[in-house]
Amino acid sequence: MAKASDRAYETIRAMILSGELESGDQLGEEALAERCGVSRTPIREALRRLESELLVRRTDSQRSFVADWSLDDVADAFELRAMLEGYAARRAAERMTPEALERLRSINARVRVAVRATKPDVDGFLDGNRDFHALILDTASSRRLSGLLGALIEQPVVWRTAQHYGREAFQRSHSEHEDLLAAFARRDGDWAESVMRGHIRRAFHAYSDAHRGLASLDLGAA
Amino acid sequence: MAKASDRAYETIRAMILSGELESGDQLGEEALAERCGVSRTPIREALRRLESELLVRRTDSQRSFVADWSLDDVADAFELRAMLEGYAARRAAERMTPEALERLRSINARVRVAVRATKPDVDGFLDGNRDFHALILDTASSRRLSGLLGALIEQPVVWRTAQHYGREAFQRSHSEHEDLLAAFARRDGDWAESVMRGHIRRAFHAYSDAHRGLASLDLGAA
DNA sequence: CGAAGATGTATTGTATACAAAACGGGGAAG
DNA sequence: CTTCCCCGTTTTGTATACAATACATCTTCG
Repeated sequence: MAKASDRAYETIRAMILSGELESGDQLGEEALAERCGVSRTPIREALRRLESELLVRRTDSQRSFVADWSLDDVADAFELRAMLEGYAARRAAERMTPEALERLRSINARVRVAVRATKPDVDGFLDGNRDFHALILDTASSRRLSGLLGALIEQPVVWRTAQHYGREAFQRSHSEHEDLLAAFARRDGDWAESVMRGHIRRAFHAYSDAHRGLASLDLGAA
Repeated sequence: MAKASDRAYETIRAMILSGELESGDQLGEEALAERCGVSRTPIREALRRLESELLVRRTDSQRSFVADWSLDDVADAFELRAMLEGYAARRAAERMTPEALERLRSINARVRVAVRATKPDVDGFLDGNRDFHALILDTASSRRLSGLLGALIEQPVVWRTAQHYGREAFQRSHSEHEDLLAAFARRDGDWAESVMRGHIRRAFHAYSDAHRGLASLDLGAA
């Protein structure tokens, strides 16, 4: 059975990603311990871990809160992702095997179906997208790189707004994955890095547009 | 007074950086607790922190060891540093203030003295170098970037071999800092990023050369 | 002689109790 | 009315005890 601290970590993380805990909410150890059914000891460990992943912020006086992200923060995170995942794509291209390439193709075929449906299958897209990027990172085989990127991918604020992407954003993303596959097939690191950087940067613009749209909706509702 | 867990963190970190604890040494919580004069609780916290900074490695069965770095690992870390510090230099150039620029110049003047002495002042060089890079990172003002780079800078294996750099390596490093100052003065982000990348990559080559030298010395002694 | 299994020992995981520090509210002084 | 301080409450930090797990050694069997 998994350790209690691991379960606590997963539980709290899920509560943050799902939005059950909102940005700025205080994370009292006692309260979390009760919710997770464990003592404070494993909770403390889970909080330190989430803090190192930037999902949790601690004040000077050691109190923990759900991290809040300004648009600048998000832009910053995406730019870092663009560089690091660009590097990952380069390494992956240099280390690409026929098996990994085949798996990437099959993942992307799944995404194609999700994207081309009359009503785009958002969850299907997100799952395929995650698998695609994860396999690239895995093929890059740098534990250090994986560690750094782990802190940046799957930020709640990011993928929750993907729900509001337009159809063309999904389709563009899919076709950029096809470009990556071509670069991988030729084992062309320069090309793969360049495509991946553009891919991530355009993803930020899609996020940014969707976010602006949401913000004006909020204003309209207020 | 600082927290016991902070003191434990500093103590263990110093023991690793100084070489008192060597690569591969096991870090038993009980033993460390005794050495630091605290209980296991703050030690556990310190170990998690050091682990997230990659100074400590944990096995599948949760035992902690001083991390060991293969040459590939070091190359990997330097390449990541090259990209991230390149980005830091770009942001710093865009955000440069007259005050920060002046401080960078004065730091580099100190380094010049250390480097040009008849017998190069290695500690003086390392201190100045660290301050120089730290101030750039600070000027870049991205907490996320600082967090990621924190895990990569000041790795023991790196700066301990700086002791064996040749005089020309020190001087080249110093003159590259001058180039960076010029880029900062013009607020030229592209230039600063490019110079910084080359700077870090050449630092790796200097490390790599010194390391090869040491390896043959070891072989000669055996 | 080698390999698989059992057992004692070392090490980590968790719960709990208490100590220390930070926050918040209410009251007194200006 | 505002500001500062005091004190009760809340929250975090540390020590300790015990439970669970992993490791190493020795034994036993093939």
